[in-house]
Amino acid sequence: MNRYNFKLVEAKWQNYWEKNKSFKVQTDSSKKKFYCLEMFPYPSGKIHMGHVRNYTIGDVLARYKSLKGYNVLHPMGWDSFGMPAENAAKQNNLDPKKWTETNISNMKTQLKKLGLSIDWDREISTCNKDYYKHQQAFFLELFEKKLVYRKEKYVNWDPVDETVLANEQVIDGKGWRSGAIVERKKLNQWFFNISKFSQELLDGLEKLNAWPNKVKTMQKNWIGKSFGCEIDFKIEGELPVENIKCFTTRPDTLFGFSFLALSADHEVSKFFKDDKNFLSFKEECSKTGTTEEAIAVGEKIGFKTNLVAVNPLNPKQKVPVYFANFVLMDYGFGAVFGCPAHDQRDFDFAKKYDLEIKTVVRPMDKDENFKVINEAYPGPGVLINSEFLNGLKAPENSILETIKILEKKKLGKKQINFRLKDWGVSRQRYWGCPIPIAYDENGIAYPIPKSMLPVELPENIDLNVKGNPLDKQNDWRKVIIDGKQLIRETDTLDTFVCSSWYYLRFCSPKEAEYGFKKDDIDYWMPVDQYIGGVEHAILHLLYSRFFMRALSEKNNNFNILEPFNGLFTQGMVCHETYKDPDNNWISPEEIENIDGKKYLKQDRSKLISIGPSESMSKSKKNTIDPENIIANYGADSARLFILSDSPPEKDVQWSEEGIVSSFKFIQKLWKLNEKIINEINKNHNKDKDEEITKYTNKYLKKVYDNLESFSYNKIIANLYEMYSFINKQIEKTYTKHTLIENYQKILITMTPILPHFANECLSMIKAKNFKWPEYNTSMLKEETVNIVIQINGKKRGLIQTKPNIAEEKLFEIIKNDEKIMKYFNQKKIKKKIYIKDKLLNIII
RNA sequence: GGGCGAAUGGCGGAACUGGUAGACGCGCACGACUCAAAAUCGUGUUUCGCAAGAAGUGAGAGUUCGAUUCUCUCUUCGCCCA
Repeated sequence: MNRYNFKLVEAKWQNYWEKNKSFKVQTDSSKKKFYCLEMFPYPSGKIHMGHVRNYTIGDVLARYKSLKGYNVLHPMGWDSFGMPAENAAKQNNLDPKKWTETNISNMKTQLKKLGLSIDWDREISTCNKDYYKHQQAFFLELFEKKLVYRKEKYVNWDPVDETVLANEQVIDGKGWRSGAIVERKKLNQWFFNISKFSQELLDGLEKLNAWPNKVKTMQKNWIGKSFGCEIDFKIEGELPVENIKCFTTRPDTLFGFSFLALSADHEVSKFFKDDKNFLSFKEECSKTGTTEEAIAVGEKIGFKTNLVAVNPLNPKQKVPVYFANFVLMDYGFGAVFGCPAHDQRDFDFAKKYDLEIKTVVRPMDKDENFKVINEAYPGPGVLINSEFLNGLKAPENSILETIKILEKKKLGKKQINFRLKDWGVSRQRYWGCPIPIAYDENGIAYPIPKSMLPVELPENIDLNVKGNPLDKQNDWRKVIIDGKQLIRETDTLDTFVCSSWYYLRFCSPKEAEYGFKKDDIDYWMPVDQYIGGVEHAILHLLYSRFFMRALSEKNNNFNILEPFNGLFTQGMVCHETYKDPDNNWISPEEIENIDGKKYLKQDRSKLISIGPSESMSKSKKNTIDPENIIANYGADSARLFILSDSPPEKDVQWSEEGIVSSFKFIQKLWKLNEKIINEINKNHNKDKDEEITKYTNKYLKKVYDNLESFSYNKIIANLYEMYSFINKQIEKTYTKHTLIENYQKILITMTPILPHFANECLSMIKAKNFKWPEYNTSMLKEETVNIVIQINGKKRGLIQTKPNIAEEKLFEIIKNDEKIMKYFNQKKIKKKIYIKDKLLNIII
């Protein structure tokens, strides 16, 4: 008996697929299509287990759909612009382009070893000018549609990386990559007008039935639609300020008004631009950072003006106007009215500056004497101390009622506010897509004519400079357009722009004139199944959804609003963490098992302590290199194990035992294969034909159901069960034909998971041009059923009978069953519940 | 602080719309083969109990003939947002 040689077999099939271009597809409207897409990787240099999991899940689906007769588009590419290349290039004095290309080539080799059914002819890389040329054209298209604009804005500035950070790149007030304390800085930036589509992006979620609710909720929260009121406060004082507009979601608490707070950037601040105290206050504010989190956590500070604001519902009440660090110019109108009793930030502020705290909402279970003392009460209740608003239920009735009153008096109006802000796409970095814009001496922006695209990134330049290296490229910066000497924009585009449309490019990867061809898009889009990590649940997916809308706007040729019809978010790959006695992280490769305990390989006197299983990360040294795994156990073993232990949407724990047992299982399947081939060559009679055919049918149904519901872990369980059944039954007698037919069907179901192994076995039984085996419903009927007998809801017996037995008849059988009868104890039967073919519950 | 989700043997996890809890795998134990070991194969494995039996799906209640599944309260953990 030969051991299964995965190295030979896997190489054989990978060569075969490559030579025959087995996965090459073309637009063909006569065939039904399936677009299966996994999030494309950043070319860091090596694939990691997360990639193995992501692409295995996608490959199972792609291969399955293909067997089902679909024309399957399953492409792969590279998200190849971005900071790591620039940083690596700086450190090692390399060219980012070369670094990236080497990485891509390495990772491509690794991915091919996984046996993925990818159409490599469609490979794209976002840092190629063939790709970013079209992106620049899109930028100009959006520019024409007025969906791109430039404005000066405060940004999160990372002083170490010398770059602008998005809010989500600021963690605890520090840069996500550098860890430097983030500063505020005013810069001219390009923005995509995503907020124009806030409502549409929100409404669109409703129709995405094949998206996880979790992701939809996250997007909904991110868009953050809030309903409230715009109030125009009358201002009195010595400055020429008559009114200040505020947005609030709680106009009903207006009687609790005790101060008006403005952002330090509010236009009123212009009257204080020579006030030293104000300027030092403003400086303090800039240290707080712009994230909502920093503001919530940080100390609330204010600067009192000599203005007072009039309460629109109670003109006798006049309250001081402050500048405050917790008010952002981005939100509402950069002004909020303070109601300390019912908002914690306002409460903190009022305490600090000794302002009135007037309770205007009482909780349901408290009376009218309820008073806010130690902390704000933001919860629901009933309005009190609010004159004509008293007794209204807050917030349901009171908000609408207050808005009505304000509108009637022309003091305010109903308003909807979104949290979603426009997408700042400028990055002060070299390794990105150049923004196709140039400026004249007055700073007026001119689009680069389409005929002059692409604006190519200059190569072989000095990266070891502070700030953006492109700023130093004087020759490159100069450009003449229509005879005019202009200077190029040196910022590059956020890499999220590259990934916002790559799925379109896969449909027409070679198209030169435009980013894609209409025929291709009409056929392939939308993506039927998108698969990737949940970490992209908000930004990447929201930006892609925006990009589709932006391209579709004012475009008769193109009208796809939702790029991803189905979304699946897979869980992470985890591994136990190890530490030596000195508390250093130890990698799994440095460990040896002795008598069930783990020791350091190099020094066996050192016992290793085992920590919890956590997401694989270099810092905790709990990573496993897929390349080693494939070399030692084969791609099929890796695929089998990564699918077997957990449902794909949950985290999976990688373990040595796990991969070994997957490897062993493939060896067992190989032995079974040899046995079956032996049996096929014998002449048998048909004693057990029906049995094996029925079994196969049941198995096919299970696998089908599990494939359709992404329960890939259960398919592996089905496989194990199948193995033990067939292995036990194989020496019984079947006709040759029946055995081959059933075995072939079983092997086909294995091809999505174990493509090399299963195709090898199929070729050994000379199977050709096979399709996904459908099960036969009529063969699923059972000859006998087990009926549970319960007494008072407790299981007391199990009776095997023919299906469809009448209750009376079943009861006759029970009467002869002593084991069950002893529970009756002469008691009278009160009630019987009979569920056909399943259960009889007797109540006594 | 808010939102979403989860909790089942020693471990990862099954259980279709409420109907035999623990499929399948890992681990462990015992056995076979072997001079021995590895590999392989077989048997067993929720807990307590010799057994009959009883208890049992994070805790507590509720609905039901019957709850891992539905409802409420709580605890813990995870993710996201603040």
